[in-house]
Amino acid sequence: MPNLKPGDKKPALTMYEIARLAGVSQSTVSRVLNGNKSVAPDIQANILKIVEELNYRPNMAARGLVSGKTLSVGILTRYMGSPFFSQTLRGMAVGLTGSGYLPIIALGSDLGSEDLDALKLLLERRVDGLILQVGWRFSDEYLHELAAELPLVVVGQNIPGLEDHCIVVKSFDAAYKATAYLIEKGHTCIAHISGPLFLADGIERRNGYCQALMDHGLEVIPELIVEGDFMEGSGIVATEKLLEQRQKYPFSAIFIANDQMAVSARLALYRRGVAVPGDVSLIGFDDQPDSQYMIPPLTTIRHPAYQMGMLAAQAVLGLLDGKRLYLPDLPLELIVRESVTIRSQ
Amino acid sequence: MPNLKPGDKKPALTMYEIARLAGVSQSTVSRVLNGNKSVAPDIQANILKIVEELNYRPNMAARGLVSGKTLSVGILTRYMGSPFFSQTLRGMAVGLTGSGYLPIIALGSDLGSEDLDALKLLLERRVDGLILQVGWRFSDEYLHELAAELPLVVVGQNIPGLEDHCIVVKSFDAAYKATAYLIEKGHTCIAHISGPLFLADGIERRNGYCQALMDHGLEVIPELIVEGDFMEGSGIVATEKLLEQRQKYPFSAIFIANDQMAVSARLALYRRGVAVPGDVSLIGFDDQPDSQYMIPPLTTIRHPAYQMGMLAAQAVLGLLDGKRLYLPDLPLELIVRESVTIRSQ
DNA sequence: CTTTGTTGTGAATGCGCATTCACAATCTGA
DNA sequence: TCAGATTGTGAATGCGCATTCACAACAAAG
Repeated sequence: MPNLKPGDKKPALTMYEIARLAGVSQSTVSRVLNGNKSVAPDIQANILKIVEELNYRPNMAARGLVSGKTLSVGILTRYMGSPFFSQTLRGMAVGLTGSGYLPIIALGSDLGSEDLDALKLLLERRVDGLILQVGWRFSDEYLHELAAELPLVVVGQNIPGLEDHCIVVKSFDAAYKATAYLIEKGHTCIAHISGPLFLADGIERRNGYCQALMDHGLEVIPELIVEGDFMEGSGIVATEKLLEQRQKYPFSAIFIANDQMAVSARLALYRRGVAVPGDVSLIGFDDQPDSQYMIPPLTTIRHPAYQMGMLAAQAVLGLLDGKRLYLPDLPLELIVRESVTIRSQ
Repeated sequence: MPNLKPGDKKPALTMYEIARLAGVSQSTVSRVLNGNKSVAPDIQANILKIVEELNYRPNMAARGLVSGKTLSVGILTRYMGSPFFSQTLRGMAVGLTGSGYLPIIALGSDLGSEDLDALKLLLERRVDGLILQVGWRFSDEYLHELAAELPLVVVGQNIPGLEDHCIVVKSFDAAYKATAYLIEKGHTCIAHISGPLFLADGIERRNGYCQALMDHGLEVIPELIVEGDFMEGSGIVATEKLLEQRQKYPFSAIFIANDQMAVSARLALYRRGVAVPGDVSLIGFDDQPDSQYMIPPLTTIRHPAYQMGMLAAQAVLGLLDGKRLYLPDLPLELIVRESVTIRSQ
């Protein structure tokens, strides 16, 4: 018999192997495993038993070759690890669970063309769908091509012509709301620590702030807008810069573009003996988990990071299913806590 | 000619298609793409040109079928989204970049057998390596089987017999160090807010605390150990519980099993008018990004979450390469800031 | 001008699976 | 009882690629 000689390694556990052991053809095993057509109950049971015993697992690569699907969704991001994005990522992962799809993650970066390289890795793997998190530098045109090729969802940025593939949040409105809230509490001189002004989010939040001031007849004072970088540390620097000008512009409140910066801004104020909210009221943006435990608990805008991820996952799944999903507007709620007080005139 | 009729869809962009356009055989294209054997320079250039123009990307599934590799590493976790784990995850992703391997993430959970299901999804995909993050409930025996099957790295837990596959951190020692530091500063009545005591980390940190007390001739008072859950909120509850007993056991310091709980514990103290570190000194564990901006900045143990992830990635890559990597002990450093003061006797 | 290498190339094979097709066995109805 | 319908099964094919083998063309050596 042309069987393996003693020295041979044992054959890989393939479907054919199962078939051989069950005394049926490979196609029958396939039928059983895919629950499709009719197979005699006893044969079926027997096959399942063998599969179970040998702990056989079909090879997705082979399966994918035939079906043209990989059951995986690519996620391209740069910000993995930030408390904010990790929530979004979790949303995506949770949104995908149960669907059979698994996320494959690629990390972009500023260096050279790494965004493109990372994307290439994803596309080579023939991911069935793609989620892009803000930060890459692809042209709108390229994104259109991409969207034509496979189910694409963009998180955190609005691409002209791809609006129904984009999951964004109305940062402008929320920033407006936050600022208006301060004004409503009697504040008339309000500073702003912005995010990086090369990011859409940074710009929108600043614009919302400006608009609110103007709509309420307040002046926008450039010196009271200090650019931060959305990272922890920059709250300190920005706050100190602001404090230096307090003689000239006696602000009584700061709208800070995200909570990460708010945390350190708050420390900077403490160091300088400025009471919060007694001397200066603070309002943040994002409502990260810790914010409610700050001293005082931070009044802020709740950013639905997790829901965005979840929605992104549902959107790709929808796209994969051929449905064009309706993307609801995610709410940005003002969370009132204790860092803002009424300004005693 | 037996070509496509007008109505046919265009053929998929395969290597064969490239070969046809270049007027060579498919194997020649393969040779060029894999840079292996000798191919006439002009042919080579021509093929590369066509590949570039058509934006051809080899199909990893097919390639994987032949090579038996998927160039992907499975990561099984439950804690995606926690500030701590997201650092580890980032470390893994960064550690993998440039290697050609991409991480595939599966989410386990407590519910039913979801851990196993998630793992199955990973194994079906024939991941080349596997990283397990603490939390699943697999038997040591099963883990041994797994390790025999494919490169396995376990993060955050020590599996008997698989020590050189496990990346852990000496929580016990660090907890000991933290507690000893408090003692050194003159504190003799020290409370502890522990992590969940069904987790190795929770137990070890508590044990380190107890050991330090005993080694310094201090009594371990069960009432001064309150179990938390490592989550933000539980610091409040635990602290209040502790405060209730302050009459009886006038502790002057608390060792808190992680910074997340420390943040809210600090708020609880503030609410009750207990000064930090004036009345009660605080020492945390993990050194999460925000901790240095707490009021006062938190003295804590720096946990190398990011490095653990990085190391895990390097370890699988090493294993994939056939090397048995040397896993260095990751340092747990005491970061002295301002939340601990000398106890004035 | 043969012989032995060397280099460049194509044909053929198989990776593990889904699927189509053909066919045998059994069942239906008149 | 026999034509047709139904059900269960195996053989064959191909997904896109790497790889092996065979062989042509040509160069160097005798």
